[in-house]
Amino acid sequence: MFSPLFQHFQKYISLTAEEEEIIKPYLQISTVANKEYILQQGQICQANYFIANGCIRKYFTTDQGTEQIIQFAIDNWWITDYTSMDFQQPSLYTIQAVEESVIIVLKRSIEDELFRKVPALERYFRIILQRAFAASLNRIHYIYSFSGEERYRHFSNAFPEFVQRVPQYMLASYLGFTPEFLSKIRSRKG
Amino acid sequence: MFSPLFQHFQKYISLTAEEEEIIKPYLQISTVANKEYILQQGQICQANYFIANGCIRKYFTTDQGTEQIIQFAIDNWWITDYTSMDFQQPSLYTIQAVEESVIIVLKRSIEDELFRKVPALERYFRIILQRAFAASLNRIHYIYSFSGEERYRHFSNAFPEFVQRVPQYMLASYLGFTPEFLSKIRSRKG
DNA sequence: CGATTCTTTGAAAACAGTCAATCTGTGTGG
DNA sequence: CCACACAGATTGACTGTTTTCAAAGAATCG
Repeated sequence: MFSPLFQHFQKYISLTAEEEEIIKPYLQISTVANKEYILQQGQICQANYFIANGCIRKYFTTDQGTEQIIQFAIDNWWITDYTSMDFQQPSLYTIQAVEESVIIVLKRSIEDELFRKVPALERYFRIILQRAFAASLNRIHYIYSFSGEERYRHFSNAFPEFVQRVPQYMLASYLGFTPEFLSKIRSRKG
Repeated sequence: MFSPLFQHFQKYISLTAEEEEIIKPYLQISTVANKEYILQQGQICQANYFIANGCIRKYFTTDQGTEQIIQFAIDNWWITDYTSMDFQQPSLYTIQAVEESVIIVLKRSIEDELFRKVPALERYFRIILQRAFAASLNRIHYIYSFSGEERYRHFSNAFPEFVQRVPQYMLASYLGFTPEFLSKIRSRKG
């Protein structure tokens, strides 16, 4: 049941069978329906969520009332609002399922205790945070280097299956332009 | 000499005097002149750099030949290229001093050994990476929510001393528009 | 004080957004 | 099984923000 997560752990660190048994009681598994909320704007984020399978988005609502997607998370990614969780502040973001998903929940309140019992997890999260941080800077690199059209072409080349998986208006939001503009790009070629 | 870094450690973790002594031989201190390079595009990044004092930028050169700044690091921030370091790939980025700076160098090659001897550092880096990742996502939030002019107003309100500290063309690059446009914004008001 | 580097200004052009209308597809209830 | 409703996608005309290019004007450093 937790195997996608344990497989992911083993990609970065080594855990003994005993350690895995220690970890299990600290985790919860949960199935969320399409459009179900995991966190709503204004709530304090209390957990880190691992996507065993499915697709989750994190977004906020702009002053003009449009939804702006900040992150997508699919199979084997974690998603949370670290700002809200670390400072116990109301979140600016809403985290919502884009399709039916199975998620594994690690609650903030027991995280420190778990890390004390299994210090290797501290290392695991350090490494995946390095990756996530690098990916985020890479995204800024893309935003700044390329036009909207170029970003779309790159992205749909790099993640063709993902482009199929989510509605176009969400993709447009994630890439930083309007759904109308995406539609115009697509009509220009392929 | 290493005190800015050890003070920073103590903000997030507790280190004994013995642990501090263990750590010291793993660090190097270095003074870099204005415009001196710490990493050049094409090299493999071999260390993580802590800015004891000064200001450092990380940038790349676009196809059109303009420099695009991805990150600034000032006192008490780390800077590196995790993608290059983790995968031992040539870096896309150049890391360069923007003013004379004192930096503390933690080499990748000895990092794992150091973390084994002082596991609390693993925790320290996990926490500051959470902050850095959150800050990076927050920057994407800003890029997507606000016009260039709004981003400039927010930024110079939030970091007035920093705006004084770097040339305007670098600020423009960091905020994602041209120096000419920044000049026009400033002429409009304040 | 001379040379380079940085900033300003203006006109024309490109890129993307807005708004409103129309089209398409899909799922649900009758 | 059909009809309808609704969410999502498309299209076109118009607007606005930011870029580009070129040239001139400050500022800084040796």
